[in-house]
Amino acid sequence: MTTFADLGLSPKVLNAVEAAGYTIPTPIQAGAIPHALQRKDVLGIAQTGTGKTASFVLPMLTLLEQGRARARMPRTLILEPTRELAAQVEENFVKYGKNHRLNVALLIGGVSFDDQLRKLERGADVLIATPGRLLDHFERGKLLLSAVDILVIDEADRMLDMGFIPDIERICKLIPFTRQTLFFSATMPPEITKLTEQFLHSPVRIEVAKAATTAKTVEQKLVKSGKKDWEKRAVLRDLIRAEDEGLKNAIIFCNRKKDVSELFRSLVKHDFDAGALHGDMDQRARTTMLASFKDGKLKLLVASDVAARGLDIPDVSHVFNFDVPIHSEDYVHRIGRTGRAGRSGKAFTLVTPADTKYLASIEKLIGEDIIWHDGDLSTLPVSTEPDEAPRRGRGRGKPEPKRRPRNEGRERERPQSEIDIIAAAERAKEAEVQPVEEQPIVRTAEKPQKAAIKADNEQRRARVPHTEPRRDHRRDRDDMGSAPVGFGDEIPAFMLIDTKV
DNA sequence: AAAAAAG
Repeated sequence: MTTFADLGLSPKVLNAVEAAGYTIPTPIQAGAIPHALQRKDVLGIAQTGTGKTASFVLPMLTLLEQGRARARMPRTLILEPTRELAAQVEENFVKYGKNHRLNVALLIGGVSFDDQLRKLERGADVLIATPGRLLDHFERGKLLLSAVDILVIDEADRMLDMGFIPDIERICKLIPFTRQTLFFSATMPPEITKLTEQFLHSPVRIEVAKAATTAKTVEQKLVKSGKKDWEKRAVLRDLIRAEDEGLKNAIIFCNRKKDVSELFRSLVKHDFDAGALHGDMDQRARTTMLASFKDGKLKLLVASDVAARGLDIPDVSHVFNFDVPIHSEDYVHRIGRTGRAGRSGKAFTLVTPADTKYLASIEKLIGEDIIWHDGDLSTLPVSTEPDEAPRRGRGRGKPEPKRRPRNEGRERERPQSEIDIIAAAERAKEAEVQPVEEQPIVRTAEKPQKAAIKADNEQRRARVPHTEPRRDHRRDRDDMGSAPVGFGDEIPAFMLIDTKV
C-alpha cells in the first residue's frame, strides 16, 4: 500500500500531512505527486472530493523550499474559478505549510486592493487568484508574472462554463514557457482538450475513476409542488419540518440569486435557522456565512450554484433543490454535497409542472428514475403562519387564478435582501462570542409559541438597522437630484412641491 | 428560466 512517505515529499511536508492525520494518499494524490515533484506537467482529470487540492499543494510546498520570492514577482500561481475555492486553497497552504515560512497571497475580487498589494510587495511565494482580480492587478502594473515557475489551473471545465477561457489563455501567455503546469479538470470537453494541447508540454495524464454519477449513499426523492414561489416555500417548510429528526444541516439550492434572497428572508421570517450564500453578496457576508455553516452554527444554507461544486463542506445531511437545476450536471454536483465519504444523505427536489423537461434530462443523465416522495406531506398542515391564512386548506396545487397571495407583494416591497443577509452574517458572528443562552436560535423542529415568534422577530428586526447606513449611503447617492438633500428633517415647504406635471 | 467573476 502506498503511503505519503513513498511519494518523495520533503520531511517538512510529510510532518504536516501526518499532523493533519493522513497516511494514505488518494488515487489522484498518489498519481500526481511524484510527477509534479519531478517537474513534469500534469493533467489531472478528477472531480472535487477526490483530494485534488492536496495533489498540487503538497508537491508545490516541497518544490518551494528552494529559493525565495522577490517583490511583485510571485514564484507560483494558482487560478481558481470562484473566490471561495481560492480561499479554500489558501487554507490548505496554511494547514500543510505550517512548517514553512512562505508568503501566500490571495487575490480575489470583492475585497480591498491594499492588503493584496502589500502582500505582493513583500514577495509572494504562492499567489492564489481568481482571473478577474489577477488581471486587474497586472494591468495596474503591480504584478509581474515573469518569475512564475509553477502554474496551476484548477477546475478548468468550470472556468470554461464561466467564460474565463480567454482570460486563462491571456494569463498563460504572460508566464514563461519554461514553467511547470499542473492542470485539473473534472471533464474534458473539446475546448479544454485544445487548451491543454496549447499550454501543456507532454503532460502526465492522471485520470481517477469517475465517481458514480450520483453517490449510492444518497437517497433521492422528488416532491410535487405548485409552481408559485410561495407554494414552493410552503412545501419546503413542511418538508424541512417533516425531515427534522435526521436533519443535521442542509443546503437549499435555488437557480437564481433573487430566489436565494427571497427564500432566505422567508425562512428567517418563519423562524428557521437559515443563512444565505450567493455571488452578489458582500464578500464579508459570504465569508462569515460559509464559516458559520461549516462550523455548524447555521443549520440551513440557502445558496446559488456558487455552493454546488468544489466547496469543502463536509457532511451535509440533506440537500434540497428548491428549483430543478436547468443543466443536469448541476444536479449531480448539488446532491454530491451530501452522502460524502460513505455517509448517508438525503436529496429532495421540488418539482413543479413546468420542470418536467429538465427533470427528464436529469434522469437520463443519472440513468435512473428518481422516486416520488409520497410521504405524509398532504396530511401536514399547509401553514400555520397568520399572513398565509388565506390559502390554508385551499389546495396547494391550484391557487385561485389572478389573485396574488397577500404576503407575496409585501415581501417584494421590502428593501432588498442584502441588508438582511449581512444582518444574518452578523448574527452568526455574534453567536461565536456570546454564550448560547444569550443568543437563542430557534431550532427547526421547535414550534415556538406565537409570543415567542414575535419576540424573536422583533429581535431580528432590531438588528437590521446596524447595517442600514451602508445601504442608505448608496441609495442616497442614486437618489440625489430627485430629493432635496442636506436639510435633515427641516426641509423648507417650498422645496417639497412636486414639480412633476 | 441562471450563476459565476472586475468594477
